[in-house]
Amino acid sequence: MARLKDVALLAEVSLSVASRVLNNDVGARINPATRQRVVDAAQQLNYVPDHRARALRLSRAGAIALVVPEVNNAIFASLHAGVQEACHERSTAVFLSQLGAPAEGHSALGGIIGNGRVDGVILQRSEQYSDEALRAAIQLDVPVVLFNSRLEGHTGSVALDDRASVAVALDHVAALGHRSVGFLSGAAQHDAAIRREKAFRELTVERGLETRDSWIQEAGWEAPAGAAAMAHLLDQPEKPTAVLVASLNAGIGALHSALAHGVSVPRDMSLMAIHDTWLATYSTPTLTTVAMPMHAAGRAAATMLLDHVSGAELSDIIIASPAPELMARESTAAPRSEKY
Amino acid sequence: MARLKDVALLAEVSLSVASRVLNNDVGARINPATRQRVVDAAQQLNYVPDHRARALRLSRAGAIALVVPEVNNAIFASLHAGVQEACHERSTAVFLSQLGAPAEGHSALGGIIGNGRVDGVILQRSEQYSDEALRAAIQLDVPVVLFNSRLEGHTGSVALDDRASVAVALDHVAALGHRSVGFLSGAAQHDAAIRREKAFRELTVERGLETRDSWIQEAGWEAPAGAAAMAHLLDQPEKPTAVLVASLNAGIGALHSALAHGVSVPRDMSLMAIHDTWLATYSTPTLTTVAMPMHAAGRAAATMLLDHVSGAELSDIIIASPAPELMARESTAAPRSEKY
DNA sequence: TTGAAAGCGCTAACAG
DNA sequence: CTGTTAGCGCTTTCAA
Repeated sequence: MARLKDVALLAEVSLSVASRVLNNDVGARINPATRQRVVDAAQQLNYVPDHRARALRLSRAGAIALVVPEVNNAIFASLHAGVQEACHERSTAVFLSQLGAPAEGHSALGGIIGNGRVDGVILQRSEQYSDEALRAAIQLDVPVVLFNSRLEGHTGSVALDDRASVAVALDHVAALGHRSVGFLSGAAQHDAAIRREKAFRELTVERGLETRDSWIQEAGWEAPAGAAAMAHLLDQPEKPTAVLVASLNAGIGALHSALAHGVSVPRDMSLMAIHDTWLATYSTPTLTTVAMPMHAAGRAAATMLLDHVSGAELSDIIIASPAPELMARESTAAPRSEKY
Repeated sequence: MARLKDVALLAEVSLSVASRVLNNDVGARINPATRQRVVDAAQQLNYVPDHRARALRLSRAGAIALVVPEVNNAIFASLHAGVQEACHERSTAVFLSQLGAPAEGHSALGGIIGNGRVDGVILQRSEQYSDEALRAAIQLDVPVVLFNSRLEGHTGSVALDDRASVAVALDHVAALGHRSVGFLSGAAQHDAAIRREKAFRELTVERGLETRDSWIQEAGWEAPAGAAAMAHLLDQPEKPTAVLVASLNAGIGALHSALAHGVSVPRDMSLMAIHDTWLATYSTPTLTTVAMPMHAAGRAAATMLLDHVSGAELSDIIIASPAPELMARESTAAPRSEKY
C-alpha cells in the first residue's frame, strides 16, 4: 500500500506539497513541473489516500448512513438509488443499515453510526417507533434527516406528498364509477400513516365517496398486516367496492387475503396500493398502484444532508415533483354493480 | 464529545491507564479502585471512543461490507441477519452495499470498501459477472469471502448445498407422482447456477424422472427472467408436469407467466422454487419452496472473515446444516393425468 | 513556491 | 501498578 510519504519521496518533494497537489488545494501556488512530478508519482504508485487518517485529520468520515426499517423492502430500492446518486457526485459513500424495533434501537443506531463512522444519517422511521422512541434514537452526534416523518422540535426532513398520492388513487376509482371505498392504513404511531389516513377521510368527503370507520383498518407496512386488515374488512356485513392500501407490501398481503376469502379482484373489489415496485407487476392480478417519487426524495435527502455537513441549514421539505403517478393495472375496474 | 483525555483527567489517571481499563486489557494489572474511577468517569462523561482514531491506530476499521447484487431481494434478509448476528458478537459493524453490473463494478467496489473503510468483504456475486469480471472486482486490499460462488485460485467461500436443494424438490414432486420435470435455471455464467443445473440433470436420471434440454431454460434470478423462461417453456409442444425454478423471485415471475398463459397451477403444472421468503406465502397460489440455510451461511461467512482478520486462514466451505427444507404449499400437487 | 512541524485521538511499547 | 512517549497517515498553519 503506497503512502503519501512514498509519493513525496518519489516525486522528490515534501509531504505538504504532495498533499496539496493531490487535494487540488486551490490557494496553493505550485510549480507546474513539481505538480506534474507529484501526479505522476501518485499514478505510478497507484496511490489511494488512507481513509482512516483522512477521517481523523479532517473530522469527516466521507460517508453517510441510510437507515431503513426493512432493508429488503423493494420500496426502498429507488430511494436508495437516489441517495447513492447524490452521494456519489459528492464522493461520499453510503452505508445501508437496518433498524428494527426500538428495543434494539438506541444502542444499535449508536453502534452503527456513532463515533464518527458517518457524517450524517438519513433515517426512515420504523412504524414501531413512537415519537419518544424515535426522539431517543436520534440523539446522536451527527445530523439526522428524517425520511417521510416529522418530529416536533426536529428540523431536517424530506416527506412525500401523501395527500396527493391518496387523491390520485381516489380519482382513479371515482372515475371508474366506484362510490364506496375503504382504506388499509399504516401504523397509527407513524405520522406519515396518520397523514395518509387524514387525507383519505377528507378527500373521500370532497369527492362525495362513501366510507366508514369500519372500512378504515390499521394495517402496517408489511404483507401479514395487510392480510389481517383485509380479513377484518371482509368481516364487515357491508363492504366497499374499492380499497386503497397505504403501502405496497401490505397491498400484496391484502390481495392474497381477499383472494383466499373468495373475493374476486377486481370483479368483486378493486384494490390499489401506494408505492410501486416490481411486485405489483408480478402478482395475479397485477396491482394498480400510485408510484411515488422515491428517487427524487432520496436525492433530496442526501443533498440536504451533505449541504448541511458543509455548513448549510437543515430544513423540512416535501417532494411534490414528480407528482404521484397512477399505475393502472388489473386490480382495478368498474364496480360490478355498475350497469352500463 | 468527551475524549479519552477528559476521562483520564476526571479519573486522575494517565491516558494509558484509561485506555487499558476501557479496552479491558487482559495483561494489565490495574488497581481495582483505579479501574473503578476510570469506569465511573467514562460513564459520567458518556465517553465513546473515537472510531477514526482507533481505526488509524489499530489499522482496523471494525467493520465489514456485505455486498449483494440486489439489496432489495428478500432472499438476502436472513443472510444479512446471520452476518449481522456474528458481527455483532465481535463488535463489528456491517455495511450493506449493492454491486450491480461489472461496468460500475470495479471502481464502485473500490470506492465503497477501499482505503481501509472496512476490514473485509462478503461478496454475493451478481449473475452478470463473468469469472474474469469477478476476479477483477475482488482485487482489493482486503480479504474477500465469496458467498455461494467459487473462483479458481481464490480461497475463501461459503456455499450452499445446491445439490441437496434440488434433491429435496425432486423428491417432493416424484412422491406426488410426477414423471416429467423442467428446470428454470440461473445465469450460465454463475457457478452456483451451473451446480444446480448439473445436479438437476443428474438427479432426474437417478430418480428415473424424464426431462429434456428444451425443458431446461436459463432464467436468471429475478422475476422478469423467470417469466420469460416460463414463456419459452410453455412454447414447447410437450411440457413437463412439474417445474423447478432455481431462485424464488424468478419463481414468482414464472408463476405469473404461467397463470397469464392460462396454465392452472398446480392443476396443469406444479411449480417450485429454491429459497424461501415471505413472498412465497403471499402469492396465489402460495409457492412450494426449498428453504436454504441462509442465516447459517451468513454467520459462517462472517465468522470466517473475522477469524481471518484475526489471523486464521480462509477456506472453502459448504453449509450442509441445517439441510435444505421443503416448504410444501399450494403450487405443487399430484399431476392431473395421474388417476387413482 | 516549498518545507518543517504540530497534532487529530488513540494504543502499545517501554520505563519507572 | 502507573505514567511517558512515540507514532498510525494525513492536512495545515507557519516560516523560509
